[in-house]
This record gives sequence, C-alpha cells and structure tokens, in this order.
Amino acid sequence: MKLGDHMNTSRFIIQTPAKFNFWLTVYSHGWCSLPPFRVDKENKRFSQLLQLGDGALAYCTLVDGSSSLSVEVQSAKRLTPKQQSEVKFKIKQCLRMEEDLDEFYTEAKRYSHYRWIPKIGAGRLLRAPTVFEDVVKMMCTTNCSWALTEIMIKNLTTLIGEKFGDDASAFPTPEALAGVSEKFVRKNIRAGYRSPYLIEFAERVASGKLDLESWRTSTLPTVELFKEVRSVKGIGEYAAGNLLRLLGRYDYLALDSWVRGKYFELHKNGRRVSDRTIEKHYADFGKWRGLFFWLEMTKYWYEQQFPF
DNA sequence: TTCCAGGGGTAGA
DNA sequence: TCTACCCATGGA
Repeated sequence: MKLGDHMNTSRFIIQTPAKFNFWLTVYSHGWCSLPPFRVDKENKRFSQLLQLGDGALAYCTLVDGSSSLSVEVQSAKRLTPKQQSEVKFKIKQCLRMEEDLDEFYTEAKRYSHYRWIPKIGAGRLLRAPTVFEDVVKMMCTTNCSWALTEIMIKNLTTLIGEKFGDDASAFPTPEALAGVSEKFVRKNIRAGYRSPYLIEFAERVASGKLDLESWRTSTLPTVELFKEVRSVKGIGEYAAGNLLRLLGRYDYLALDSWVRGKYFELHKNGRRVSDRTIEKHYADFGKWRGLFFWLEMTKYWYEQQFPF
C-alpha cells in the first residue's frame, strides 16, 4: 500500500510566530536527513511520520506559507480532534515554534558579525518529537561517519519501528527497542559497541525509571541537567552538549571533529588548536555561546540557502 | 591495509 | 582530573 492509498487525509493550518523561518529550522542541523523526517527539495515539502500517544501513526507533510504552515496528515483512520491537537503540538515542538529567542536576538545585535542571525531568523534547531528519539539519534552520531549514522537510524526505523504504508516507518518506541536482543542490534542495526548502551537506555525509559520527556520542561539549573543527561551510558560531553541545545539550553559548545575542523578553518587558517582555546573564544557569550558557536560554524550553509 | 569519522567507558595513576 | 586503552562499523 502506498502512502495516500486507502488512507484518511486531513488538512489544517498552523500559524507561525514572528521571525520564524521554516526552512532555516528544517536545515538547522543534520536531523532533517534522518528518518522518519524526510525532505523533498524539489517540491519544497518537509515530512515526518509521527506516532501519537495512543499508538496511531500520522504522516505529516508540511508546506511553508508566508506566516503559516499548511499541514496535510495521512492516517489509517480519521484523526479525532484530540489526535489532531496532538499532531499540531508535536509539529510545533519539533520546529521550536514556542521558543522565545528575543533575548538571543537582542544579544546578537550587539555584535556586527552576528547581526545576520536575527536578520534571517536563524537559531531554532530542529528536534525530534520525543526526547527519546533525540537521545538515540545523538548516540548514533558518536565516533562514526555521518553515513554510518544514517545507516543506523534507517535500520532502527525500518526494522524496529512500526510500518506505515510501503515506504515509511516510525521511529521505534522505547518498548520496541528494549524488546530486541543486543545481538540483533549489533548484527542488524549495525550499532556495534553502542548496542548495549542503546538497549540499556531504552529499558530505563520503557520501565519508567528515567523520565526523559520532563527534560524539555525541566527547571533544573543547566549544569544539573547536563549531569542528568550525561548519566545515560553512551552519552558523553559532545552528545550531552548537543542534546542540551535541543532542550533549549545553549551553554555548551558540544565539540566534535566536524565543528573543530570548521573552527580551525574559520579562525585559524586550518591550524589546529586545543578545545580550551575554542572554549575561551566563546566564553564571553554566556548562556548563548553554544548557539552562537553552532550558527557561526554553519553560516556558510545558510548563505547558500538564504543569501543575505 | 590503515586511518578516521559529528566519541565514550573504564581502569589506573 | 588526566591518560591510556579499548570499543564496532563503513568509507576513503
């Protein structure tokens, strides 16, 4: 069965906040190329397959409007008002629509080399519908090429996630991932030494011992939240720093081989310097330093997409 | 074949 | 806190 065949389709509009740039958010980092997200560049559509709280699957296709998004949802059964409201909520969460960046933009305007950020409305970083999905994906970015990350995430969705039509699969639930063997994860997901970490993490979430989703609304000081995120086996400093950015905390630079290389290229003519030197460079930017850093490292990308 | 990717855990000092 | 060593996988 192909998408669209024998399925219910509903359509609605989501009003976007001021200074919201849809495609900048979609392309804010690598997440948009990992399933169940999907980008259709040619037709300028961004899709995601959501699994709702009651287990129902909703394949959402988003099209950018001037001050709104038009959303088309395909589902096996007609969406109830409650389900439609959940779909809207999740889309807004993924695109960070509720996040107030006014303070960040005010700060950015103080620096001539960062004024492009508020000008084009950059700064919202795409995230998954659940913290669980963000953590699993982040674990699969560690110590491997991006190509291998894509392989692992594709395998996770197609082999453990619930299928929707012929060519879409949801991201696996904690229960589903906790329910497969380490041998399966090594052999079929190709997660290697990460396999026991992934299963242990999924078990903790599925059993309720780890209340992940509360991280998004946590009032803990960032240092404390960082410690909690770091307590997950398989999540080190790089992964935790990046996850914190997806939780709306920007105090960490989350250094990895890619951003280090970019920093050397942009600031040191390709010469390598220590992590401490990089951290010192951004120390004065306080709680926003992780966001300034990431946007500066990816500015060339925005320039290609959105000349300014 | 070796090296390195959007590193992290652990033991030992 | 720091260092050394080990850990799978795929692509160059």
